[in-house]
Amino acid sequence: MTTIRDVARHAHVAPMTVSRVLNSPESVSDETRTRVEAAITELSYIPNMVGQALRHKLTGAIGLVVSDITNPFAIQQVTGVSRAARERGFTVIFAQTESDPEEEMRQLRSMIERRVDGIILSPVRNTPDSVDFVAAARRNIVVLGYPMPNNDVDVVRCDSRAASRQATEHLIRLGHRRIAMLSGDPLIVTARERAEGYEDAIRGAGLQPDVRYGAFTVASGLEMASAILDAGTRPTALVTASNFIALGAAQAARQAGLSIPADLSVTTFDNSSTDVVLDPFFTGVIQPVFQMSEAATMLLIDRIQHRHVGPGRDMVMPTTFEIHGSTAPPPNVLQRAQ
Amino acid sequence: MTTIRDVARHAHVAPMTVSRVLNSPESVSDETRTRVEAAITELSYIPNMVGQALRHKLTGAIGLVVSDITNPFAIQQVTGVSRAARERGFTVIFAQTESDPEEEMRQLRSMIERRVDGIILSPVRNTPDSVDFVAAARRNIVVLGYPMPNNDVDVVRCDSRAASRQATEHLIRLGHRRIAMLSGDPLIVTARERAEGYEDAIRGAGLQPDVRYGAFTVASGLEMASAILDAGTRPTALVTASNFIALGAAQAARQAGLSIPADLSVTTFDNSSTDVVLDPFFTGVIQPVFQMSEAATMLLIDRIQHRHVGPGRDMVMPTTFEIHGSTAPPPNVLQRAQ
DNA sequence: CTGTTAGCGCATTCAT
DNA sequence: ATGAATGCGCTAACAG
Repeated sequence: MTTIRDVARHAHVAPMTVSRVLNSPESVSDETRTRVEAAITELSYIPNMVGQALRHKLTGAIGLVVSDITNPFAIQQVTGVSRAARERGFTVIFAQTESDPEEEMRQLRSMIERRVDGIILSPVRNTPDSVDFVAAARRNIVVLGYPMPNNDVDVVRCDSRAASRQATEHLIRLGHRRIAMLSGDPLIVTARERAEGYEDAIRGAGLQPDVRYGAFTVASGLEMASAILDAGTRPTALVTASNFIALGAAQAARQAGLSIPADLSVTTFDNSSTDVVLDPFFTGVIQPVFQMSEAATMLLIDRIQHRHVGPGRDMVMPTTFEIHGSTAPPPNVLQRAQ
Repeated sequence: MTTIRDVARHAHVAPMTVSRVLNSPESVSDETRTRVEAAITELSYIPNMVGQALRHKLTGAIGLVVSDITNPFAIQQVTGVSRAARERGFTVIFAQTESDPEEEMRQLRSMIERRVDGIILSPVRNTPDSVDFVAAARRNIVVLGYPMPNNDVDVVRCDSRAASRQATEHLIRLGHRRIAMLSGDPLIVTARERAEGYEDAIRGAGLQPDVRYGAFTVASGLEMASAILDAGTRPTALVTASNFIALGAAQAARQAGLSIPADLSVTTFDNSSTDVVLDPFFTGVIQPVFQMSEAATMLLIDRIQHRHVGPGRDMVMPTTFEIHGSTAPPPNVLQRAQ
């Protein structure tokens, strides 16, 4: 590949002059600049960022580590971070952990070996190890999605617990009394938080909680919902902790011959836009993933460029609750009301 | 950050010895090796790949450029390439072009500035410019998804035209006579290829072709299908050129009060796994995206490691045709058969 | 088995 | 306004 020296030779100047033409053109005389620019075009010179990075101790790259890119939620994170980073001149190095904490550590290490300027981590768990590791290597990091109670670190997240309570209260207000919660892997914070929010609402209304833990997958949603719908007295409504679980629950309902929302109400978390074809479309909590990703990117770049130093910031973004076609009063509420 | 020299000082050896401990431990005596390893742990030294890259003229990174990551199809590409690359010790630098040819060029340039060892490109168009640009910079490149008739380059793709013909013939065999094609942006090769495959089948059966071009989106599918279903004599079957278009068409059918497959048959390309909740599930062509991505990664790494030199290879992978619930004989076929 | 020299591409610093 | 020297972190090639 052509280097700055090749260009310099070709334009009869010193390498330094070429560097200046690229980085501070105003400090070079018009005449030499045009000569150098001609040489650059002629040789189709493309700067080598590896050399720059070694020199500047900055790579202009940020690492993005997510659990599972098959989840539309994660995809929005990737999209949001990519865009925001690009707008600010950063490149994204991307890795997924397939929800394996050890793989997460390997990927973080790999990012640090590449000397990314900072890392955005959507972690598998909220144990402090990952963040500690990155902090020990003195790399900037922002956590996306979860609270990290044991780390002093920048976090962008939502109040999952409150959002889940809101979804549950919606069902209670509609008249439901037997409401079950289908959550994800209890090792994952949001699974617990969303279960807790549900319990807050259920207890507040003097009802009986019924929390099932599984995984954040369609298969798990199907399984949990099937089990619960086949039981003697089945609930009239389900609060689910994710879009995948909700999809599985919808499948289970169909298999059980129940129609949504006439026989069973279902709420979800994070409807994805492609779900738009679903009939009915899910009522549920929407996290502003896109804004969250952008915010995380900005917090990170603030750190990288020393615009912010000091203790970790905790950005809690507001969720919205969208009412669509998957929730309705329970089948017998009219009779009961009379 | 600690460097190889810090470790060297700490272990009372030369930097070179530390390098050897990391890269060819067997060439170092047990005694000094353990001493160096102790120092590495003590100082929690993490190698700097920027230095390595500058030295080796290899970054261990491959660039992946896709059009639109919101498409499940692209996600499978990202997942497949990530995994395959990781298994072989490569990192993935990812970028999306949002289907903009100029952004594609910018991203390719950015990848070359970063001196990725190679690029996997799922291009916006099949004009030769992108590949020419990368080739001029003497970087390895593999094209994923499209034929590139004007480039001598490695390509991994499917025979879209044949696959589309197969889908259309399935409908013809079921007895359909009025079959329309909803395709994507005609500037995109696969949109044209799939339309051509449809025409092959239609003409072969002596029927009247009806091709509509739009975009590879749900909205466009909805729009195209609505227009066609509202017309006087509407078709009894639709061949669509993508999953998104099929989803839009399904939505249009619902809005028009038509049920699939009783009133209208629909075929798709590239069912995604999350569509599993759809009722009915789409009949259609499946490309082995995952294997394609893996193959592309292997072809690329073969080039990077000089295991393959010479002319471009064209890998055409087989598609499968899956029959599910979205296709059936046309409403009036029984009467007609009598 | 271990150390020294030198250079990958670039830009900061200090001269001119 | 331009150039020369130097070093970022690492390792190939050679020396001992």
